[in-house]
Amino acid sequence: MTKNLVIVESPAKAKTIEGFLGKDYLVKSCFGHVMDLAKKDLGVDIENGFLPRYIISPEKKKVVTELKKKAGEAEIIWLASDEDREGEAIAWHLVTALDLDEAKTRRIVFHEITKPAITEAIGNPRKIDKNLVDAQQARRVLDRLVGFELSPLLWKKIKPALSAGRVQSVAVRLIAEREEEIKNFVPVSTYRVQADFLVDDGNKKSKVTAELNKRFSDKAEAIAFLEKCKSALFSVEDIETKPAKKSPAPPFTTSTLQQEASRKLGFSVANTMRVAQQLYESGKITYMRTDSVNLSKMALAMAREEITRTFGEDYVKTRQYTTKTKGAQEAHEAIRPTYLNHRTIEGDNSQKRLYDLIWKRTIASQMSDALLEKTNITIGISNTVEKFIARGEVIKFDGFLKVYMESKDDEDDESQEGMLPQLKTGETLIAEEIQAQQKFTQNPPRYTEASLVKKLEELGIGRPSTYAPTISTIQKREYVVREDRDGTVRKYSLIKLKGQTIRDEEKTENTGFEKSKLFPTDIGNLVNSFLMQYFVNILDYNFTALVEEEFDEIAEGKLVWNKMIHDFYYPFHAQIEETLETSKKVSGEKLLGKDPTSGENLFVKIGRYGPMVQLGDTDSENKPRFASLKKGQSIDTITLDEALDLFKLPRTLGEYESSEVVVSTGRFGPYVKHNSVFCSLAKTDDPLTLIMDRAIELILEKRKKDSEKTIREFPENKDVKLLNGRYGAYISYKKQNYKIPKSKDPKELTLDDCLTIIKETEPSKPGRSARKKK
DNA sequence: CAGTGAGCGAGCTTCCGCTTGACTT
Repeated sequence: MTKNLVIVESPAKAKTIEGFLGKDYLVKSCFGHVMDLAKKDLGVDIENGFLPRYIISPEKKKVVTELKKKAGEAEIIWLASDEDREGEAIAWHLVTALDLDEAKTRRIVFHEITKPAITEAIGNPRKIDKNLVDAQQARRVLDRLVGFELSPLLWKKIKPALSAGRVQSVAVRLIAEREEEIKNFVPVSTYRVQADFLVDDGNKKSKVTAELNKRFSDKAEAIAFLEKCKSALFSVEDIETKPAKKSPAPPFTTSTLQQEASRKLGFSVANTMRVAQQLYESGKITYMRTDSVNLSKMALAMAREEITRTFGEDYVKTRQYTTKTKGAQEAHEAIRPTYLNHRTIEGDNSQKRLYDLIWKRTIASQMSDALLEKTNITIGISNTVEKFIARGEVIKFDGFLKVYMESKDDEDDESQEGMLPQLKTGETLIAEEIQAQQKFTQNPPRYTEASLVKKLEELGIGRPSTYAPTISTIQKREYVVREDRDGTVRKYSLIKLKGQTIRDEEKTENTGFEKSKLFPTDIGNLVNSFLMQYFVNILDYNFTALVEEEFDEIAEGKLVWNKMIHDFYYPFHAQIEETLETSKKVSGEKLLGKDPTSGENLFVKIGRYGPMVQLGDTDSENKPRFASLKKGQSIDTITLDEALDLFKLPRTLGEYESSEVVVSTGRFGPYVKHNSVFCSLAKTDDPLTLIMDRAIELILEKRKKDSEKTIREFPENKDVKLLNGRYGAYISYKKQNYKIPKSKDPKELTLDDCLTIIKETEPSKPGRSARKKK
């Protein structure tokens, strides 16, 4: 029996701490929240002062039972969940769930996982801060009320299984609005003039590229300028040199790690978090879900030592960074290597690369500034007031740049700063070539997963633990897709002056090419415009910030939590009721045109199963025909011809083995049907052009797959089948599936064995896409 | 992931935030 039970949130943390505390302490993990609002109905008793109905989360029952047992055996229980709103609530829930005796319970907090920090925490226990818990309850209940009242409204007004919430709906709004901006963006072109000057300092020739300090709005002006240059003299008017410095970026938080791993390594947000979790669990980095840029004293000392050893004293500059992020709770350190003297690690390629990034960023954050010298050379033109400017930048001391440089989202590839040759004021220069290039303004950039996280963080929306799940939710709901898009070819003019001749060339460039960007879908746009029309207050970019202020007041004891919820809920609920009554069901229906053969109207809209086309009016005598849009098509951009093509299905290809082969498209995409067997088409197949040979190929493939699927059939009872599934063998019986006990070898099972299993075990739950029929 | 293969129907879906496993057909 152990005297002390310490409960922390994460098992990896528990392991580390146990080492510090010695024999009298047993350290266990509760794996985050152990209680939550009941999922049935609202989980909140509105009439009764918004009393939350908490239950032990089903997946935590085992953990709770285990902890309860250990708590019963311990003299003192130390609740060491994180020091933030959620952590305080976890401690409070543990008291309830484990039925803890207050006299035996202590609440402790620490910010670093070091022996002194933990010893100090043990020496300074406190009570659970009920105000902080109330702030969490307000947060939780508000999110539940918003989510569970808005979502059903969408089911009624748009289509089933949609969702809305304080965080996800704003994320979708950002993407939908950005797309709208891009759609409305009209590029404007100007002419940028650059000159290459020849410099001859006696022993070597070099070139200086300078840009004119003015852009011309049209081609005629640009040509007129080049005409002037023909007879102009160029001379150095001014040389300005000034020192500059660059400072390193702060150590990683969850959000900045996701951004840099996306820019530098091309990782998706989810991938970054998966790999970071692996590094954390193997003790290589500190906790990966954090909003803090703080480094522990121990880490600072390790960094100083490592930098001195590797780069020398001059490269050391100890820095403490402060968090500017809205709503940061700073319960953890920044993300850093556990041991800064471990330059590399064992692991797979992703782990190595992410670790390397974290190591460099952490070390760089503790290194000296880079010292630069910036030079601007102004070159005058004898017959006009415009000037050419040449810019140079020389690194005098590299400092942190030796290790790491943060990337930007919008890399401007135009900057060509480097060393400039030695020049003297008054010196005349020869222009080798002057060119005016037509440049177009850029539309605002589409979001990547990581830049969306950055934006959400700036708005104070979402938390480190939810950025990745939020991104995946809005994609799972099909509000947003992440994909590549081809660019378009655009013409531009390039006018060159060389010697005394001006040549006007027409060139082409590729523009608008996108890689792994987020685009709104038809459904995303429809849901967003519906919510913007009726719930602009919830979609307001400041909504979270406003309620967070109130949560803070609750935490300070200045506001009662259910009063705050009361004041929010009633107007919000009235809004729901009103929208329910006044708004029509929306489908985004739009008349695309008429079918030239039948003359019937052709509509596009969002149906129960997503975007679709409809041929014929709904209330006409003949029933209208329907077809789903193909992947990648949008009701926004589909043409009449493309829409008409969709009605060319089903197509009968001919006969194979004396049965019809039909190709069509259904709920799960295009398929080939033969003898009532369905085979999905490959991504590269097009149902409109599919030929018989390929269809037969698909049918045979499917047969092969099916034969591998069946382990065994029983001629005496055709209902019972032994099949091979995703998770191994299982029994299929009358459309129900049954697990095979681990103790049994599936190949050895007899029909009787199977029937026994069927009788004795519950059928496994059907997957989420299984539907009832009839 | 596999399986599925509409078109009123019956009954389901849903939030955000804290943590990792799971033996799921």
